[in-house]
Formats: sequence, structure tokens, C-alpha cells
Amino acid sequence: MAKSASGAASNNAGGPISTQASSVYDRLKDDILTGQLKPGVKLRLKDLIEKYDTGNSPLREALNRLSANGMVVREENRGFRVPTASANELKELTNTRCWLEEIGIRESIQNGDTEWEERIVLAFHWLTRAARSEESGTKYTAPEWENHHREFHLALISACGSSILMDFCDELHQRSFRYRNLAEVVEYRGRHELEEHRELQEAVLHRDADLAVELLHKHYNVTSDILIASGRFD
Amino acid sequence: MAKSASGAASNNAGGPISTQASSVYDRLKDDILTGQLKPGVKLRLKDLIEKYDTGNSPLREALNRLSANGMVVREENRGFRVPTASANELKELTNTRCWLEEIGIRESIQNGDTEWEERIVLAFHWLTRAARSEESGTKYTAPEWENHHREFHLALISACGSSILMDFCDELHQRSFRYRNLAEVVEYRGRHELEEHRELQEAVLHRDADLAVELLHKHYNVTSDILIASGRFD
DNA sequence: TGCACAAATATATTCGATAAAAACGAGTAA
DNA sequence: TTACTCGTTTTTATCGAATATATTTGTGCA
Repeated sequence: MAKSASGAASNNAGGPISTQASSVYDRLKDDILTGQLKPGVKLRLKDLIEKYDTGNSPLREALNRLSANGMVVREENRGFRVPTASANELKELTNTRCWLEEIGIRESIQNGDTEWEERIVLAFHWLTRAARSEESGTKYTAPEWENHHREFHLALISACGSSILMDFCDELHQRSFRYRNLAEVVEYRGRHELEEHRELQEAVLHRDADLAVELLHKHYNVTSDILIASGRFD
Repeated sequence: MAKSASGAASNNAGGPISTQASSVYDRLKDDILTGQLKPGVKLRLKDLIEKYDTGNSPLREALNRLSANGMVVREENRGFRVPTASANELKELTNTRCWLEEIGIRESIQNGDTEWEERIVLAFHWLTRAARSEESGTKYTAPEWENHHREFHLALISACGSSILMDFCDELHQRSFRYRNLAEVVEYRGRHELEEHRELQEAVLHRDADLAVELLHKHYNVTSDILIASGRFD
């Protein structure tokens, strides 16, 4: 199982991850998404070379990859920064996510076959287990939970017929993940999160598109509101 | 006005484009999107260094940026390739585009203000002019037309309230642009393209969302069908 | 003090060379 | 033939140094 909290490994086509550039890419991405590198921070090459114990070229390649996806900001001849964060962007993010995943869910409910259902059931199972191990005193492994969470939401839309849409949703998920980490809200997770996911799963498996979409929107908007209420943005 | 046929300049945050990496990025992107670099082709560093008259580092940075957006494919320790193209991907692309721009148009029609209307009117005006100069014997400037075309479609959704959605739509537009160039279909453009855009414009300005969406879907699907009928994919 | 402008410094970008990996091909054995 | 080994060649990834660009500092002057 993957160890990175930021989800999918570096976007290489195939084969094992072996280049230094990809390794730095993964670690840098992780540090940005988990919020260890704070918004707006200047990414000085010298510092990063030391921090990630790498060379100039691999580091710059990693930064250039990240900049193309908006995970770092590049300024010509002025290097790189961690992107800023704001309540407004979070709202925009959340809305866009609702729009895109609504499509994904409706299409999937319309087209999904048995394998799709099985993917959802399995993904939910793993999510449940991750949550359980959390309750039962085992050390809380946020990265693992986050991966299962991501897989579950991807599974819901995985029969939409468009890998492009799924990639977009995944990108939005990652950005939202960053906001969750930046807000440093903890207690809201204990609440009804598992129940919300269960209801969502059931609505989808019953092919009740309207209900599923309603639950999904609520799921995202409630989270977003809590994060904004943390008062850490803007 | 921009000269590149591939639309937006390199995605740097601000200031003038000056680094070699960005210059190579733009040219490489252009060559891929316009189809001068054919799908599946291996991008050998040595050749590209010669072709673009640049060095190792800027070239690799450009390739890394492009790979993060799927405009080139990267394989660990095996370098870079031009992405393949297929009828199936074009269909997926077209569907996804319809979904996303439908949202963009409906939201814009709901929220759009006077400035939004003005942007559309202006963009359409420029599109008309580009088309005219084409008819009247002037040399057919594909890049210019393409830029106006892109701006027009972006203007339609520019009041949707989500720059993220607009970025996604722009990305899809670019990918579609590549397919249009790869198909090497020419004559379909003379047809009713300008009329189609005019009808679309009017439906949007009359705030008739259902009609606008219907026209947009037809607009994209007809083009897609023609491209696939060219028999150059799969 | 506040401003203009020229070093001096820090930083980012690019180059040329080296190290690492993959691709190729001749030779050999089943 | 096919499959496999091993050395050679080609290609990619990385390093260390040089260059170009920004930023800061310091000085003279109003």
C-alpha cells in the first residue's frame, strides 16, 4: 500500500519509480499538500537541495512538474513558492468539485456494471477498516485513511466513462486535502464521517442518483464550512 | 496579440516570458498541439536540443512541465514521447467537454452580468473578423483564428464563478485542438462554423440555457464526428 | 530624512561533463 | 529457429561549475 498521503504517486507512465526527480517530486508534493510547507512560502533552491538531499537538476524538474499542476507557483527568474490559500478559493474548489462529481456519479449510476459496484463495496470496506483501527487505540495513521478516502470517492465515479473527468476530480480532491490539512481541524472527523460515507455508498448502490448527489454535496459543503469556520483563511 | 496557436502562453505567474525553459516549452507545446510532432513519436533529447537550439536543462524542464499536463508522456529512465491519439480518446474528450462546458454555460447564464455579455460580444466580433479576412483572399492564419475561437468559447463560460473550471475547459480545448490538427480536415471549417457560433452567441445572450447547451453539444459532437470520419485515428 | 543609483550579494538559470540506465547486437546453447 | 548472455553503444539522468538575473546594501546628494 502506498505510503504517501497525497495519493497517486508521481505521474509517470509505467515502471518503478526510480529517478531522483520523481522521489523529490513525491516528497515535495507531500509536504505541500500536508501543509508542512505553508502557503506563500518561498521555496529557495539552496534550502530544498539541502532538505531533500538532492541536486539542482532533479529538484528543478520536480518543481517544474509541480508548477504545471498548480501545486507550486513559478515566477520567471524568481523561482518558486507554495501557492497561497484563501476561503474564496476553497469555496470555488468545493463548488467545482460538486459540479464535477455530480456528473461522475450520475453517469456512473447510469452506466455502472457489477464490477463498479464491487469496487465501491471494497473501497468502503477499506475505509471502514481504516476508521476502526483508528478507534481501537492503534496509532492514527492519517496517510492511510486519506488514501482509502480518496479511493472511495474515486470508486463512486469510476464508471463515468471518462478518465479525464476522474483525473480532474482527483486533482480537486488533492487541493481540498491541502485545505483540510491547513485548517488543522481535527475533531470534526470523529463525528459522522463514516456514516456519511455509508449513506453515500448505499444511495449509489441503490442507484438513487438524486439522493446520492444530495448527500455528496452536503458531505463536501459541510466539510468546507467547517474548514472556513476555523478562521485560518483569508 | 499572442502568436502561438496553442493559446495561453506558458503558465508562469507574472512578468515577461524570458527564460529559455519557457521559450522551449511554448515551442514544443505548439509543435505537439499543431500536430507537427506526430503521436507516439519518441522525443530524443539530443534531437530536441538541436531542433530548438537549447541546452539540456531548459529542455528537460520544459518536458517535465508538459508531462505534468499530459501533453507529453514521461517514462522513468526512458525519456519522453508525444502522446498517442485515438478515436476513443477523442470521444471521451468530447463528452467531458460537453459536460464541463454545459455547467460553465448554465452557471454563466444564471450569474452573468453586463461585462460578461460584453466579453462575449467582443469575442464574437473578433472571431467574425478572423473568419472574414480568411474569406477575402488574405492568407489563412490558422493560429490567429484559433486564438479567437478559444477566446470566444472561454468568454461564454467566463461568468461561471470558477476559474478552476475554466482552466479545465481550456485544457480540454487544447487537447481537442490537437485532434483537429491531427485529422487534417480542412473543408469542414468553411461550412457553417461562423453561423453555429452566432447562434450559440445569441442563445447565450438571450439567456436561453437549454438552447445554448443543445447548440454547444451539437457544435462539439458534429466536429468530433467529422474528425473521426477522417479515418486517421485508431 | 528621503531618494537615485551604483556596487555587492544572493539567487535562479543554464552549460558542459559525468554517471547511470536502457537498447542494441553478436555470439552461444538449447 | 528461439532464447539467453554479455559486452558495446546509445540515450537518459544527474552533478558541479559558470552565467545571468534579481535583490539588497551602501553611498552621494537634494
